Amino acid sequence: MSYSISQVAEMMGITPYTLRYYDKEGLLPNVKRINGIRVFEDEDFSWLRVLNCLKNTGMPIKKIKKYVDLAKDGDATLKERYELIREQRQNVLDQIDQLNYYMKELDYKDWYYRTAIESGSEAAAQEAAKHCKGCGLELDKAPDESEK
Amino acid sequence: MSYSISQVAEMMGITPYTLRYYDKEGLLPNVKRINGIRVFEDEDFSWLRVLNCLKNTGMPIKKIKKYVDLAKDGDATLKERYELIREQRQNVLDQIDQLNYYMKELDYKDWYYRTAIESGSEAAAQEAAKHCKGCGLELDKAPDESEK
DNA sequence: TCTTGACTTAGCGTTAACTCTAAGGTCTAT
DNA sequence: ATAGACCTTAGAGTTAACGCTAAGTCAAGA
Repeated sequence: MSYSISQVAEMMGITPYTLRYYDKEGLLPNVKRINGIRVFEDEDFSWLRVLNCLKNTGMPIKKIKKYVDLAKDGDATLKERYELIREQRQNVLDQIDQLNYYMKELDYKDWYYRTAIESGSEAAAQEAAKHCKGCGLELDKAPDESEK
Repeated sequence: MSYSISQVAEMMGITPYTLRYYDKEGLLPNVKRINGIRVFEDEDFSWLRVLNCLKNTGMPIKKIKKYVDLAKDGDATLKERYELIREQRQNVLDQIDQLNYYMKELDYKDWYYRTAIESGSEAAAQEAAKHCKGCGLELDKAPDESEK
């Protein structure tokens, strides 16, 4: 099967503008054209899935482009591509750690507001927080968010 | 103890510019001034920690500002604030789900490149992927990323 | 044939979140 | 009392990632 840009956009939950933007930035190699019009084939979707993965895990467009360029150079760049993927993998692990850390804070806030609403005032929740050692959050440091 | 804007910036791993920007946007209520100069007290840090949490879990500045404004109105807004926190909590859970989903893709790529590098070519890894059912990834759909 | 609708490119506009510059005030030590 | 290292504001500039408009092309149907 083959698909138009709008169909692909719809399937991926983005706009055709965005897809054209990705194309302009060189993120869509190997997309065929008929009469100048982009025609997406099934093979393109496996790359679109990877693109989506990298994008949604926070990799900037320019770095994805770099990955595309490496892939174009074939087997000679296997190690470089591997390291790029490893780096992103670690990145995602760090992000998950960070989010789990912040979940504790949000869970505390959840408890805090439930307590406050129950007793009708925030002051009461603050009082409860002081006396209840178990309810709160321990303040270990946040996972390092110094990624460039 | 009290701290200058640069000290606080350093402690939070951001620039003084950013802190002033947050202040201008109304995200730093109750920060005292001496001779027009911001002076951060220990009490300010508990809010800075919450600010950091909301920001680093992806809440836009304007929504954080809304939260600040609600807090200013006291007990009358407890329920609204609770719901805002609940929403963000759910948001973070969704983000974690998404990241775990994409981890599977990255793990597959990791395996793929290791295989390719071992055997010296990408073609070999593609071949291995076809024959090895267990190594790959099952393509269930990604967790819904349609958050506005 | 002529309209409809989906596609094309070029390029300007938008938004969020900073980031920096310019011009100036204040405190401390020499 | 002057240099240096802080701080202040207003406001302009930057970056990423789009979003949109204008003007034009092309294929199919009434």
